[in-house]
Amino acid sequence: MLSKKTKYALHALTYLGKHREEKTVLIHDIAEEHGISHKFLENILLELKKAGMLGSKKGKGGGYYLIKDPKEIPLSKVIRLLDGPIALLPCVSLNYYEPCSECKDEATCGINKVMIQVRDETLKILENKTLEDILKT
Amino acid sequence: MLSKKTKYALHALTYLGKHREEKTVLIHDIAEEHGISHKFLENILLELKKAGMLGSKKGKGGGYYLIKDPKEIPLSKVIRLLDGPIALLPCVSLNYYEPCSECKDEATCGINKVMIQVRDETLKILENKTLEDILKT
DNA sequence: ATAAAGTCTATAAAAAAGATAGGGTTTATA
DNA sequence: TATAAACCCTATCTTTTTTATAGACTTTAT
Repeated sequence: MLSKKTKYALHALTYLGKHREEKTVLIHDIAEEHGISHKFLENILLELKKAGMLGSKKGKGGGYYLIKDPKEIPLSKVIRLLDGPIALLPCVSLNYYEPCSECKDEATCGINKVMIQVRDETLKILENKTLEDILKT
Repeated sequence: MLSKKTKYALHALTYLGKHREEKTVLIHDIAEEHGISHKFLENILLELKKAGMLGSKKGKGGGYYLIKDPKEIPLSKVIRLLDGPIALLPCVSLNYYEPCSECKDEATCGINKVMIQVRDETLKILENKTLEDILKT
């Protein structure tokens, strides 16, 4: 399951996507709309900004705005950023690889082999579903 | 990512699958093979047994054994048992449904709609990969 | 100047995961 | 029939992760 961080990020991105004609959107408005903590959301938006999905304007009259086309924001990117690996095991993660301690030999481990296949197929899904898909429904 | 519980369960099932000619296998042997806690594994094997994947024999000379054909044990079943939902959000879980508090109206929520699609496609993968796939590699 | 709004870092609280403990029950076998 | 081996069951403790909060700082419009 996705963490609340990722879930909130998706809601925030959706909100920003729906308000693209406005110059900026306040954290406060997004938080209120979904009944989530302003301060918690603040950290999340900051991460999305650092990852290049959002822009911001400081000071009075400031706020956040999308700086990417929604179809350029795949779910895989949001999930990886806030939740970490998409792979089911560390030993098959492309972005967060770590060996599995209980596995004697990765090269001959059947679990490893199958999880690589699962990862590749899962990635196909999550790289193809984008913010645009969320916005257009 | 899978929890250690699920990971250990997969290792145990694999071990049992590889020792099907033997009548029973000791918890101890599985735990030692993978360097994991005997007592922790004990609880996991018990759950797998209650779920109908394993049989056991008590008393001296006892142990565990597979009571299903490996191709009848899909990853989805193991994951759901030890880790819970496969869906990315509670509001789209088939087996563990719960509404999302930050979502005003599920019926019109784009995130919900997309996550249903992701769930269905993920399920196709995890229902089709079975213990047999792990054993045969 | 002032107030509004994002930036940043640290810490606290809550929940979940991982691990351990120990007594109970069953069964083969000497 | 006593004993040791092995699974059964439940409770509790520890650690890690997640979620949430706090507060000081910086920037900017008016």
